[in-house]
Amino acid sequence: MSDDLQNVHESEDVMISAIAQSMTVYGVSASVGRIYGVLYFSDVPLTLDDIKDQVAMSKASVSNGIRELMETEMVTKVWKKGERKDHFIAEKDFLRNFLTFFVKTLRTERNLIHKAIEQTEPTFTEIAETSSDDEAEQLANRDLELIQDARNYLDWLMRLANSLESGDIFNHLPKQDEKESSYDE
Amino acid sequence: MSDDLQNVHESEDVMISAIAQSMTVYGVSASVGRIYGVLYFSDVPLTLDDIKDQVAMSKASVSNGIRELMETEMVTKVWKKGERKDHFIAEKDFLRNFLTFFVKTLRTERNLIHKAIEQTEPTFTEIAETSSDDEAEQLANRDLELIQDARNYLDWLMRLANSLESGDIFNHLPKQDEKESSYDE
DNA sequence: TAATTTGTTTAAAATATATTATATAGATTA
DNA sequence: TAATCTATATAATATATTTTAAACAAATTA
Repeated sequence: MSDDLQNVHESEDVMISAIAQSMTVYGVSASVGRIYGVLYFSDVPLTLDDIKDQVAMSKASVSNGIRELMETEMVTKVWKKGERKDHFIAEKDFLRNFLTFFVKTLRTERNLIHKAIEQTEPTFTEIAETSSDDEAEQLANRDLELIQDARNYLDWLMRLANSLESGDIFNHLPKQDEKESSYDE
Repeated sequence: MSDDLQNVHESEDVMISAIAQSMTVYGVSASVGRIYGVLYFSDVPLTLDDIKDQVAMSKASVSNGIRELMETEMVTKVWKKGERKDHFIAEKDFLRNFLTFFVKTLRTERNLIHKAIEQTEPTFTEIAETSSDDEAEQLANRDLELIQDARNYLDWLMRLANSLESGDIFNHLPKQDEKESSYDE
């Protein structure tokens, strides 16, 4: 291998490390991030064994990592006819990866808190309205206010998620330097 | 303690659990999230010992957890005159917590990748322009394109961060004080 | 001054997570 | 059919994180 080619690959490794580390905020480990990074810089679809060799992990770990990456749609399986092994490619659009992951995260947070509200609000309401215990009544009323604040927050969060998902956000924050102006999936 | 008061506290605990779990996406452990939850439902500032009793953790753990929460501005230290112990209160504005944390996360991701780009781009450029190795030259050119894509992504991310931080986002997604939220999945 | 209180650091223990070698299941080939 | 190949599940191991008890330092009190 020529020095130049070697140097290109070394620089790619630097980029892969940075990508892998930054992907930890997407809830995947750095080694799973490295799998993504290797696919990102590959111009051909890779098999589990190809990846295994490049990231120096066991095939089982690569298999698990790939599954994680497919769940968040950062990696896709592609078929190559005449080949028995699965092949994988990275979704190279960082923005799309970010939006997919982030919208999912927002919805998860919303559902968690929303569920707790559904579960607790009736209690607070009843005690606020009917309790003979003054302290309990006051506290229940305070908690109903907190819940209403939380509701407003979740509502805003969902409008943010919807705007990100629909692409409406780009009316507020346009993508620049792009050939195509609209974000579609 | 009356039954009603007891029930209010039990419902608060349900809310605290949900909040604690949802805070894991903010990079804090569920137990640190519980510390926040306890402070969230307290109408008076609490000391480390107060919190320790309520969450059943060691004082050292609470101390560490509080520091974490203060770093992301979700908890603030307040002084009570005549008292030697530190007292802490929760920032109750979820939206504010979200924005603070999220903007910081976006900037961290940007800095990580930006740094790697700064470090590697000169190599790619030089090889793309001067290499006698055809394969290396082609690869370097491809990588320069990937880097440009990454740059555009980071640029958009920073505009999003700025919009969230300045509050400009609320021109696009106004906060509203609706009493009923109609988001369903 | 010594004794006490408060918060933090440290090192060890407990817990959780990630990784691997091996076993298994399903598909394909001969 | 058996033999082979591929991906995944499982159980054991290795690694990383969290938590704690105990030591420590700084401030306060007596």
